[in-house]
Amino acid sequence: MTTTEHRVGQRAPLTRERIIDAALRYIDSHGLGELSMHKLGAELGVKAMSLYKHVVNKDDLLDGVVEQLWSEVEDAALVDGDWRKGYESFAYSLREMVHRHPGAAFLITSHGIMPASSLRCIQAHITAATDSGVSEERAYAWLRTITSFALGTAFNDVAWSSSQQECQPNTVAELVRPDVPPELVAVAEIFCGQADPDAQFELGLDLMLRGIDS
Amino acid sequence: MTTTEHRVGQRAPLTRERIIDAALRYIDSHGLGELSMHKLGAELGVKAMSLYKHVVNKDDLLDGVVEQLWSEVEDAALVDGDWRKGYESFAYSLREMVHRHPGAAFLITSHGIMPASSLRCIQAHITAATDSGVSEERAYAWLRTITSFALGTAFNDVAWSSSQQECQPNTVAELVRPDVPPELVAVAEIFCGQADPDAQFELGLDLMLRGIDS
DNA sequence: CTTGACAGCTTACACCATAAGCCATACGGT
DNA sequence: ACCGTATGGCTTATGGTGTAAGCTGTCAAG
Repeated sequence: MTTTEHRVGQRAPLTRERIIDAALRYIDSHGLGELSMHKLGAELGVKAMSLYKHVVNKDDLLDGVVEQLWSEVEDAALVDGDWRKGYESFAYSLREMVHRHPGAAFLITSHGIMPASSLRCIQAHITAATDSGVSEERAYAWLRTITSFALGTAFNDVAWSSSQQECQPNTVAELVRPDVPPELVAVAEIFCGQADPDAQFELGLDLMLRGIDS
Repeated sequence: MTTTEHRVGQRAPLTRERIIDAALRYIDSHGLGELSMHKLGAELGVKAMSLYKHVVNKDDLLDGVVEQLWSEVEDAALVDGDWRKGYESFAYSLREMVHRHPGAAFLITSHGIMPASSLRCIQAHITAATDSGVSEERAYAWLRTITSFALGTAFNDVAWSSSQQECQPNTVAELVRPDVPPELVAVAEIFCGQADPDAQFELGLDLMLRGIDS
């Protein structure tokens, strides 16, 4: 047993990291709206106020979650090789992250923070492009466009496939008010139905990348 | 004075519509997180519980806000003429709506509801396309792609230009933790800076529309 | 004048984030 | 071996939140 272990055999000591992990897990399975310091504490076998010894407040906790999300993206997106491949893999890993964390992913755009991991990730792809002779301005513009597209489509997938909380089947019927006429419900069925969103994404992304080349 | 007026000279009577309008205005100027039934009631010169005579609960209120947002989009997006123009104007009016209501717009994807106005709008554009010989499958796929792109880029603009609450100047310094190295802050400056997002949007959109034609 | 509908109010409850301060343990310096 | 100090978790308390339940006063129709 190391010297840092407290009371061997009891619960592991709290850590900022452990708290953030637990928060992300909780959001994934119960939805962002269900997360509270009390419940999160309970999840970790601890009272709510104990969390504040490791996290300045709930906002800070969510900052940590965003950081975590970005670092997952950073890990997954490869940069070596053609910068176009890099951009593409960046888009894919963003998309996969959103699908992996439907409840939490919204925080990435709504929480107004750019953690170091995100910036490192962006910087890597940008330099890959500029090293290949792309102007810095274009490198940024294209990356921004692709990022927006990737996030936009992924959020769309997620919004309709599960009502942002919980993880029920979620039929289209739950998306429309009971009084909308049936022909409009049919529109919703098709527009929001899972008509192969992956193919959809590939199509759009390919479209943009080809546009860049031309 | 009409027969529906109560106590002339006092405040106008509450209405679902008036409440929703006030809520949207409140969110626009104070941020979504600041909205509460109590404050909204105060804004209307009324106690919180009075709102529940016109709105089943807060969720229903937010549904109403989403409905309002979509109806603004519906009003602005024109459908007659070339369906491509229709798609384009749809994208533009979505974008403008998001910029007009930075705090509330998130609800459109996160609140899991498709009001009749949204479906009417979608249907109109789809039939414009299919009437011109586009297959229904492609009409939907392209509209979905463009919608995602428009929302994705607009959310991006909004996320960095004002920290989703409040309406301060918001320098990039507020987006990054104080401990990130300066060269990464520079990346944030460029990536999140307002490097003409309109041009950015036009570029991406044009890119997709041209891709559709080819 | 009575009656009923309805708009707004009051009260009440469970839950939330979090400020302030308590207590026991663990560790570093002597 | 001791002691001071830092630390991690706990308790208690405050003000804000959504909303259930029920009251009151005003209006319009009978």
